[in-house]
Amino acid sequence: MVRVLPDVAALDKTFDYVVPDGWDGDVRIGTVVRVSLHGRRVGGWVVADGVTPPAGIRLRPLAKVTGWGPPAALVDLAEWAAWRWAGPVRAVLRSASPPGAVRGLPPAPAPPNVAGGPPPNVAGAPPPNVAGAPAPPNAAGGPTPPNVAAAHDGNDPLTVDALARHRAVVRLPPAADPYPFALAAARRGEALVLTPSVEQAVQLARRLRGDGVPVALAPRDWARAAAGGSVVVGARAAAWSPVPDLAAVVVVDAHDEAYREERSPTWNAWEVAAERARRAGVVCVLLSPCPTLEQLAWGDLLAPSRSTERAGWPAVEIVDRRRADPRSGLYSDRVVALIRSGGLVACILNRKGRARLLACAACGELLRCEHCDGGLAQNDDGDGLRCRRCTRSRAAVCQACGATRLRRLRPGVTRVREELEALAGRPVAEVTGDSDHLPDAGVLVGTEALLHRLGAADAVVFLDFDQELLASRYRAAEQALALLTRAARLVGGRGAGGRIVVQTRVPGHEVLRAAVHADAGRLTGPELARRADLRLPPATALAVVSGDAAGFVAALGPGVEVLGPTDGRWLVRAPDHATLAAALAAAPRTGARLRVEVDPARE
DNA sequence: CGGACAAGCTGA
DNA sequence: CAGCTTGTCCGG
Repeated sequence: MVRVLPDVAALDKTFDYVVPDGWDGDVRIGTVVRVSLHGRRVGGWVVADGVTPPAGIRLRPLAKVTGWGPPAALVDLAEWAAWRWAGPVRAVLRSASPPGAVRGLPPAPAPPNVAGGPPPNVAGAPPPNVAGAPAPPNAAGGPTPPNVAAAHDGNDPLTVDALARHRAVVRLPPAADPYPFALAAARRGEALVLTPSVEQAVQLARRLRGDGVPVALAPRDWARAAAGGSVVVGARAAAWSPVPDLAAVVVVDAHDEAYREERSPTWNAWEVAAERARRAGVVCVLLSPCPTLEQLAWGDLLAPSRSTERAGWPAVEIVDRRRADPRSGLYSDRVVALIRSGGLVACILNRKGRARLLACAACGELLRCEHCDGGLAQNDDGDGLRCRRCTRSRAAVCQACGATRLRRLRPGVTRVREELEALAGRPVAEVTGDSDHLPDAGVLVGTEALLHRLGAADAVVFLDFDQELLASRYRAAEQALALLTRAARLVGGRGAGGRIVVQTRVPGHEVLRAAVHADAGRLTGPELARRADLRLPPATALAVVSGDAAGFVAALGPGVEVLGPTDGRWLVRAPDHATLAAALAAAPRTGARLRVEVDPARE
């Protein structure tokens, strides 16, 4: 008899079934099955076997074995994650299950470490072809760009040191190649290597295969991973990939927000992978130019030498705009000179459209919506105005004096492109998240999505960095530094000659000091103090609870603090995650709509 | 979730 | 009171 968790929304409950004769070999914990439940057939997972069902219930037999599912250890881990992030186990088990039915596993390849790798913890023969083939993780393949700092091989002291620990956080500068860590982990056996994006995983998998490592690319090669003998490489959900004999975990760019699952439960792949490594008793190495405070609290920080870290960052130039002539708008002399000088320049402004806020040029009144009083933005075609709150449109006329000449207080990317083109004297193209090809222009303007689209640039300009530095999200400072590291990837290390230019009215901000000095550690102390002072993570644990059923939080406590509701959202604060999870376990299990976001992305 | 069943509403 | 909607309950 087995216990089954049905894959049915709003039903976080298990039911017991009889395993029909002769099915025993195909049914184990994690197996994906179909069962009849209340007159219909639904999918689900076996979550326990050899169970004693409650008395007085006539058990039904399993209806069907769909195929392989997550191994028992991952079912257990899924239950932990569902508790830790206060969401349904079902959602986590979906992430841990193969994309389609897996009827059988392929034969396992020869163990990945037969290719002459050293035994664990011992620096042995140098691995083949490591230092010769570095590529940045975001390169679209092909030959090595010249602007990448020379990679250390898998026997670099930093790599050896990291792999010899239980929990290592390696502050790898932006231009450094993470590959040697992946290869060194692969030489230990079945390693799990996570990257923020699928493309990076594909790249890394290709390079590992080139070095003779058997690789399963998640989620496509789920069955191959489950068969064992392969290194598993993938993006966020690969944290749930089967790895039968886990030997090591490496998380590339562990600070990246892409590791956070957006749907509830909002698990984070680095934390899942780290817990997995802990349970398996193997090393977990987080790589990041800018580790988060949570990560620094979790593991041992290993930083390269000052000279190595400096070499892995480009020059970062701060343009102090505190005394700038307001008529110069977003364009300092420095930026104008740079865009005229040639080369590929990427200008970043995190504001879409033509203008996000307008004032009357005649009377100075802010343009507001007549219906809801919200601020008005200019439509992309330049004609009408649109309310940012209620999305109603109206003509571009001042509601106070009737004048039609308007001043743009917060120009957006579309308008900035026109202005930059006039200043640059050469074509300037706007790149948005949804334009599917990169325009062929020397100067590109876009939101930060441009940094994701572009492989390389000679310079990256942040036209208004203060909105990143001063954003109200509590992680704003870390996110701003992450933005600078992404820009650094495009322009390469110090030796490559590229640069980052940052326009700001807060030139002394720790984020900027950290980037200028190529030392993310300069942000850590002040930021940690700020978070502790405001009782924000990692000093506390937070969750945002919303939806029709969210009212239950009002009765929570003691031990947790409940704020709100504002806009139908409650903020729940606890001294630590165990307390938070225990409190949120009181959430109604079924029925009305409820969203629980532990470690909220915004706030 | 979605089916079953009960209680409530409506119109002839 | 049939026929339909709405609400509540429950699943092995």
